Amino acid sequence: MTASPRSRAAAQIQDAAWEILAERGLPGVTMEEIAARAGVAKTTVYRWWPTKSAVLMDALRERLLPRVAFPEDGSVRDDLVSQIEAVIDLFGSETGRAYLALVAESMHDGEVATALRERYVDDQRRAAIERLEKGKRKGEVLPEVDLELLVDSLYGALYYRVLVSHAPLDRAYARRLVDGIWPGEPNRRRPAGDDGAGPSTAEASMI
Amino acid sequence: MTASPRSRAAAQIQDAAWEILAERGLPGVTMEEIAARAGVAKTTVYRWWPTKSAVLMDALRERLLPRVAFPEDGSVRDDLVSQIEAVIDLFGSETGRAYLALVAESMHDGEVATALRERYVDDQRRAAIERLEKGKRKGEVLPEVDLELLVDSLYGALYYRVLVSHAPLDRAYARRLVDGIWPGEPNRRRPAGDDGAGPSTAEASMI
DNA sequence: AACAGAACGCTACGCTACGTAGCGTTCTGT
DNA sequence: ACAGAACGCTACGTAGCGTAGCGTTCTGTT
Repeated sequence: MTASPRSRAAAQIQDAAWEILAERGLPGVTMEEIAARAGVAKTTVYRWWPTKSAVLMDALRERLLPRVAFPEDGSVRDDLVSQIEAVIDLFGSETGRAYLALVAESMHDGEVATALRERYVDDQRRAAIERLEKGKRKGEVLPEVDLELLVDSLYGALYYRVLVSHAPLDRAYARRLVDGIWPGEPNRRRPAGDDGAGPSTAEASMI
Repeated sequence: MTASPRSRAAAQIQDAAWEILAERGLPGVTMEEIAARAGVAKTTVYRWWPTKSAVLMDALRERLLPRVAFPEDGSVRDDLVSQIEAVIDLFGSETGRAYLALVAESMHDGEVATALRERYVDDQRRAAIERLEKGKRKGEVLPEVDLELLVDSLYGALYYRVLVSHAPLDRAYARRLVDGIWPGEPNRRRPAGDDGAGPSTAEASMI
């Protein structure tokens, strides 16, 4: 998974792998196809990456990270909603499908699992938790809330929908989700008119 | 995925596939290996199942369902905790690894995805939601709670830990999880001594 | 007991993808 | 100009796929 990106062929190889993934999914990505599409000898691909997953992991890097940066624009609640919207958008995109394909692959490949965690998952978790802790200091989040757990639940729900239940997942779900299990400040009430058909009331969404 | 289980060789084939999965993981399962291990011609395997996933799906059937039945012993909260404990136990078991391997496979195979949903996921969701609705009728759950969302969050957190963050997942997490985002009845308080270092207080865990 | 049809075993394909070896050619920096 | 890295090309051997052809055994009728 630790590849050396400095090579003239590297970019072509990653682009080729990325294209094939978009067209035919992960099973359609083969080292032979990558080489052919990149106009490169198979040995050149193997020179830099041991597996197709490693190629894709590197190809994912620049494409994924900019999409899920954590905002610090407004209240914790609003920032959380917009970040989760970004994740939902991502999951619906080509890049997101690639990422999720690698998540699936990580079940059988410890290298992939480790790389995903070190490059994306851990950072995202950390950012989310830091944002929530800042919210705690500002009094927007009750101090006794278990932030690890909250993050598990929020993002777990997204992954669950995409990977397991295959229920539809649109941007509206972000607000429904956050308002549903939101650990807001005590006696918090949302302004009138901010309710988008979410079934939970302000009081009921309190942790 | 729609196999015909009536055949003398069927049981041996499923057992063989199951053994191989336990020993070498899903990538190690091949139609050739299944046939060899079962002491059966390769054509016989193909006669009944089109893919290795289909074989495993059927092999999973009797092994999985009995493990995650939904209890109706006590309060909703307690039943939820013990059912989630059962799921956590499952995820740590051989059967659970097999199930999760198929979940991962379902990313790339729509047949597997549909079969999993129809056989397991939808039923489990339905059982959980029915149990929670019963709780609503008894006043154990606030009527405005979004049950779909709650189930997404609870079970999503489990899948998230196992598939994505690879954080440790033990039985204690079940109570931590339920008490953390638990939509209990209004002004509910847990009895003293029931607190196992969970960071959330009774008030704070209210939705 | 005879018979038909299903189920099974066996062999042998052609195909794709894997991962590597060997060796000659081109590029790059100093 | 020269060395070393990077690359291209061909050619392997291996594994697994999915199918075809054909003969053998099992099973349940009548």
